[in-house]
Amino acid sequence: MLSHEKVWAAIDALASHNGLSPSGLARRAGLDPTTFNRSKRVAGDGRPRWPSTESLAKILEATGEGLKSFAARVETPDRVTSPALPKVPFAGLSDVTEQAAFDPTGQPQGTLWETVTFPAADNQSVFALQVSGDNLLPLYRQGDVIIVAPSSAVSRGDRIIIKPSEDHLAVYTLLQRTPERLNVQTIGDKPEKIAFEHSAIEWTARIIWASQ
DNA sequence: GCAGTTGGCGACTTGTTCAG
DNA sequence: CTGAACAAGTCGCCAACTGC
Repeated sequence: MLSHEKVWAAIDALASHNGLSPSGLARRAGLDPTTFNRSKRVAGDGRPRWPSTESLAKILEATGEGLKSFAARVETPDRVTSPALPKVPFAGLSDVTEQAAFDPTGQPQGTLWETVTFPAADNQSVFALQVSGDNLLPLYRQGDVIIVAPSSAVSRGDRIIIKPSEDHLAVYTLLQRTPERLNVQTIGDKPEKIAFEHSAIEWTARIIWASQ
């Protein structure tokens, strides 16, 4: 799993790699210089505070860092004794849409999968998909990488992938879950509401992370 | 003087709850 | 189901401090 300490350590490592302090990195990304201050990484009552995905996206864009290399930093690869990073299956979204790339439970199978390191693989089964084309705009752009967890519970508002029994998989936003069906909305310029009977769904998976 | 950091505070967004 | 009220969380602004 991603941990609070690992994510903040990766931000520190990214700043250091670019010859910046955390505050300098925030400034370069157009954020407030105090955004990544150590004093703001833990709330007053001791609860860990996390950077938003928007902030992470901005510093990745500002530094030209990709998701794969940032994910590698999460495990502080500079450490000599660092253990081997967990790897997750990686493929193009269009490839897995058109080919038989999953088993009936939504786990990757077949030969088209490569691997990338991603720390969230510590305790759960996940895979990575690279977006191609612009049919998922404005949410996801070409080249974005999404991390998907087939075993993760889904709830209202989640971005999810649905593999219908009789159709190709696709990305949706979950609107409502009832005992009979999943009500979802397509992603794109003209969102449409669709209902899937549970019996017509082979598997679902939740998008837990995206590099944008 | 400048850059970096800390801590307080408020604005803003998002999620949750609940009444109608 | 909808909308209002509330809670939670993140970020930006600010003043003060430290080190070079």
